[in-house]
Amino acid sequence: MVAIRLDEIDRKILAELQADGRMTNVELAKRVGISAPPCLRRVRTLEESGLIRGYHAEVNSRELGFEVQVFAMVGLESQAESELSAFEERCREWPLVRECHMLNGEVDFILKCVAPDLSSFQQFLTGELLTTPNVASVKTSLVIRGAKDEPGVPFDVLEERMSRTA
Amino acid sequence: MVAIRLDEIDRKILAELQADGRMTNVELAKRVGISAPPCLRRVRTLEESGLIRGYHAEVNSRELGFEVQVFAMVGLESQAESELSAFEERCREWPLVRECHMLNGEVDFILKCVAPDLSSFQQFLTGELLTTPNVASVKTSLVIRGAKDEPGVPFDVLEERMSRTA
DNA sequence: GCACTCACGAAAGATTATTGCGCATCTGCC
DNA sequence: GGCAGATGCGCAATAATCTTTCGTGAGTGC
Repeated sequence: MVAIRLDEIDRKILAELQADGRMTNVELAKRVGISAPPCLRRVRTLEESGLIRGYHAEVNSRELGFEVQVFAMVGLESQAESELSAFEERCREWPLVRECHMLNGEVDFILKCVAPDLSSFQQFLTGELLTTPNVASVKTSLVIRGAKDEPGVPFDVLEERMSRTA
Repeated sequence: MVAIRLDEIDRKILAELQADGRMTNVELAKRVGISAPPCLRRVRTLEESGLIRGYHAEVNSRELGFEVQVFAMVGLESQAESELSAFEERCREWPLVRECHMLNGEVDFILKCVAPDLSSFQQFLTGELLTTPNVASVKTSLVIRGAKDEPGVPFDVLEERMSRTA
């Protein structure tokens, strides 16, 4: 992973691919204002530099049978680094846990989970999460409804900052 | 949005495109075991049915200059439906707010935010979020480090359920 | 047994991806 | 000023992919 100097075209490419990751290179080139070959080279460079981590189809979880989404706040008994890593590793192994972030404040971790239904989640909660060694407390909150769910970052904020510092 | 009966090939397609959304149709067809034309037809059908909502490049927020990620728990004064919708609409307009979910329990909403640095976030917090009408309380938690961040749903869980009910 | 529906896969033409190469611009250095 | 070297663009050509068309076979209901 090498630091890369991005120009405006690169940022446009990132913004476009974040919005539509399956766009053809020809279309992308047209939108950012260069021809196809240099555009493809830039995309490859962005991928190799790690600025683009991958491409994902966004699926409709609910329609696919994952009716339930839950945030879980987890507190641990011990916050020793080895214990923190051990818990993180557990989270990586649980398919129902989609995100795990270590937080500051009273709570140690926040987990975003999905499940086919409430009983599946309860089963995971009582059978897995709560029985994990070193887990002191878990507070769960069901998602009643989703109001916004945008992946990635707001590139317009980035552009603003660039123009201000330029 | 019409309900669609999915067979195993469709689920494989969804899983593959969730993992790599930029895969060529030829490669996808090879992986799911059919030829390219019917594979493309299935993908189009999945897109039109809304099961595939879109495709996104996953970008490296930190390298792009968004060093800070914050979860904010928001409580409102009034939980009347009109007030709830009004707050959700505000969230949709704030670029730093990437996700907004309504929760059950003590807290009304959880927000996932990104920002270039702490001071940008403080500025947003004090200048926007806290001054929004009807916002009663905001508790923020900084993400110290990310341990897992997988988009979408675990298709292996889905396959398990299918085979159990079949 | 016969229409009907459905989904597959081969074939072909259109579009796109990818490579090679020449050219312009910029930079550092005489 | 003027000369390498590096960088990045775009044209052109080829390889690969996309997309449509069409014929075929399996399954279904009557």
